[in-house]
Amino acid sequence: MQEQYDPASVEAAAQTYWDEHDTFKVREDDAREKFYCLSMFPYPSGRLHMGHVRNYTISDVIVRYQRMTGKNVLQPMGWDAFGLPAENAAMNNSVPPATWTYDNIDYMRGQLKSLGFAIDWSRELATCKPDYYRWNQWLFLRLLEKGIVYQRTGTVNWDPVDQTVLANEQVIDGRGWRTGAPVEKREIPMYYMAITQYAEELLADLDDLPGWPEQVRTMQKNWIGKSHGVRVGFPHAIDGGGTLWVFTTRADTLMGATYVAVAAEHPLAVSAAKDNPELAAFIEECQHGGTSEAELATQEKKGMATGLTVTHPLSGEELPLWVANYVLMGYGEGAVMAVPAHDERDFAFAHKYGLPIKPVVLTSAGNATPEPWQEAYAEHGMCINSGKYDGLEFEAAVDAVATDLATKQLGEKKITWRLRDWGISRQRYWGTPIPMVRCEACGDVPVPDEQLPVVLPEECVPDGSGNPLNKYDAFLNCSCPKCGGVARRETDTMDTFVDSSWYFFRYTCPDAGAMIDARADYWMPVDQYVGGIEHAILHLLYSRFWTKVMRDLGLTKADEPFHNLLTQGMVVAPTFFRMGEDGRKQWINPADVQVATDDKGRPVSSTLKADGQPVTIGGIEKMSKSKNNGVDPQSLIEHYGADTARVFAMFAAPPEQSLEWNDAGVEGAHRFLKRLWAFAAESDTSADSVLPADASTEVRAARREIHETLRQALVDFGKYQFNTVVSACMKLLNTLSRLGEGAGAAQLRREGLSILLRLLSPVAPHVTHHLWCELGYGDDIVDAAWPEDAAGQSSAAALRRPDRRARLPCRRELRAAGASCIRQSGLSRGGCGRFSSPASCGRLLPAVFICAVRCSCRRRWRGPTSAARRPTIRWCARCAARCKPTACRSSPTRAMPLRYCRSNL
RNA sequence: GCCCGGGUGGCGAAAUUGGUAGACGCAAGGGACUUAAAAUCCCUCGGCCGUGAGGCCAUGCGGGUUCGAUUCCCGCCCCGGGCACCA
Repeated sequence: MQEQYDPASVEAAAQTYWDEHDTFKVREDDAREKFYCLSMFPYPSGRLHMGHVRNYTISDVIVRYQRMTGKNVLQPMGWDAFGLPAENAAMNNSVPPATWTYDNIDYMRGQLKSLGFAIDWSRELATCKPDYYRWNQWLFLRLLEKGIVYQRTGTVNWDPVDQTVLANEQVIDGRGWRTGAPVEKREIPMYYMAITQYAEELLADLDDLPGWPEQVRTMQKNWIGKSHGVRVGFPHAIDGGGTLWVFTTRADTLMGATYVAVAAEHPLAVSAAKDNPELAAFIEECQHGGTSEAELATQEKKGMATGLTVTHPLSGEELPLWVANYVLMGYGEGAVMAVPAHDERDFAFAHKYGLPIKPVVLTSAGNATPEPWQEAYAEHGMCINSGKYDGLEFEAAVDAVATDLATKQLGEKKITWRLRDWGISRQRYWGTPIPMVRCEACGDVPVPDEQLPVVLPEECVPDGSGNPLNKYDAFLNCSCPKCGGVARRETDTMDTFVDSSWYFFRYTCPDAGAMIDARADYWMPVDQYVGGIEHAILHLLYSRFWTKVMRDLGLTKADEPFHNLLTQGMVVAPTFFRMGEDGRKQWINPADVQVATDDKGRPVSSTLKADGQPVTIGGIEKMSKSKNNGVDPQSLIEHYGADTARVFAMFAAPPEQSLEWNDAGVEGAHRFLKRLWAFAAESDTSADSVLPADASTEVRAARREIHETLRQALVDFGKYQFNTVVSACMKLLNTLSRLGEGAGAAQLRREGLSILLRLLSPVAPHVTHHLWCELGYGDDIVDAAWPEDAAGQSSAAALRRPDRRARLPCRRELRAAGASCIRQSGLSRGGCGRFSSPASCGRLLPAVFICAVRCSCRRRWRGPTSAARRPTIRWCARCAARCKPTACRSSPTRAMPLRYCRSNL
């Protein structure tokens, strides 16, 4: 065996071996448990970045771990190949987006292969290929038939100079990124997917996803945003009369309403502006600026009176009608009722424009007028100053108001959703063509199935002034499928989220003649999905929706696409800059900077390597092109090898946490692999791994240590906490290296190394593959049996926690022990005190535990007031929902008073 | 603005999520080997006080619950992710 660790040759040999043996090619096999591990597929942006390396290493470790536990494991890879960056690159380099994209895919595929991921490359797909996107088109047509796809107008950002639609990303401070022109809102016809038809199910099924992080489920819940409220009609005489509808979740405050506000696009606003130039100007002003929610929510709240009034449906009062920029046409009815006494925004708006503020109509905050504003005014309470509703609590009040409105035909209870239908039309070239044809005679006509796919020409080069398809006659001109007359193709393409909403289905049967076939039933749902937290809402929600749609079309049996979800943190790096002459920061790559440290290693100054002059140290930020702080993995892989890159990526931080890139740490990971190599090279391959009967005390102690470390590593593997797994491997090597030459040492080294290699193999597959064969442990470590600790525990068993209850003494034991402290305080049946009920806990503990104590939120008293009685535990309402049951523990510590210390009992 | 996270030594982090804070690694300092350097190996390494044994202070800040809080509760501050056309 070579004495020096040479990653390049070891890795090339291992990868060749895997290729030649088709090690990672998989097929459906009913005899074995399947495991489908999926990483979010990359956008082919040019080169891999550290985020990719981390993402794919995490899933690869999971893949190899699951495989060693005997499962039939699938890990595919593909390319999210449509999108805006290709068009931008095309504009800069005058290259068609297709050329740029395919070149990037080729380069990045090579990079992925050099990292040794256990990918079944025979399933590779790219969403920009017609044999993939034809099924986007096919499903679009099915949904059109079902009415889930429909057409209506939507608002977009319009650059008046370039005469083009801008993405939100292309709007900077309300201006177009290329032209600098103030952006305008524009209404254009678009296709929508009625995701709201699935809102109820998308919400309810979140509870069936225990393998998802709680935070992601919460975010989706809030995004879907189910709210119960009341639709209220305000009759008016405008334009010959009618009813203005608003939606409110606070119908209990209806009697406190003092004005009504509508969005600038609302028909009543438009109508009121007809002979009111000032109002027309205001509505025009509201058309400026971008469409993003963040921008709308942070802009100054402005409004203008229409001079018109509407009638309060219950009191008959005339209320002024206002136009306000904070009312959004897309939500609810595009109109709101305002209750300044009980809504902070209404309160501020009323103040600003001198609108009337009625006295409070709820008891939530005693005061008669809400001056100054306090948060308590927004809370629920009992109705006052509300005529017949006085004395009613929230729910009763809403019911009573809704009933009264219903009898007047001016309202009813209603559920609304924050979730909006998904607009999928994009006025862009590099995407899936929407399979529609516009005929003068027949209108918009769907392309018949047999004419699919509508192929996107790949030779266009966008120039920034709109979709080049509009100038491309070969694509545009066609005949109407209905009447055969002259027609024009739809040039809008689909949102790229459509592509990524079902690619995981296609991986299971990439060559299917239909959208998917029976193989999908074997593999789906995905057992483990791994990807960035930034996709927590949109991509994951659209994929869930799409899966349910496919299920309802009879294409799949899966209700949900992803069983378990791991959201990985971002990769961040320090930033360095100099102020340029134009006052802009010029970002300098960390690789070009020399950082000086003080005697404790703290950074004190930094200089540019090229000229030795100082540069300013910026913050630690997400690796990005704009801050020029990206670390290219390529040089790292070339210098240290893929295994080092993988070990460091796993060791530096737990998968879900953000990771700061630091080259010094890489050195440490590499050193570990070198030490492993050196240790293995010296080891005695003739020894067996069974400890002899006369093994020395030192060897026995080391063995215990090794198996304790192993047990912890098995637990951590089960939790996908790979940083501590690597740490355990380092500990194992430390223990083995320090082992002397006592009886049994050679045998323990043999055993320990076999454990270490197998534990490490998912993280560093190449070097462990080599050593495993070289040292004669077996043929192929990827299918080696997963190690078990001395007690014969597999990882699943190790995950089970010991029952703490068993360790606590019962009353009889306490009495038998006769500890004085127990006698002094007396004993009483009860819970251990904090949050567990006596029934579920049932432990017997010193009385001091169940004395009445104040809830930690200090709101109410909780717990029994007498230690002698069986306690009835009551919590304050706020805590009851939040507090999880906890058990008290006894453990001998020096600081613990005697009466709590088990060793004194 | 709204929703969701995070904050522990000089640095990345660990703590079996209520029971000895800082495992493992990096950086730094000291030493061994070497003509020298690199590599490798050994020792020290949160702060303050103390010769020492040891003591005190420390998990963003301020409170609270508890015998005991990095962990639970309340209120701040700061950082990050998402906000529907970046992917």
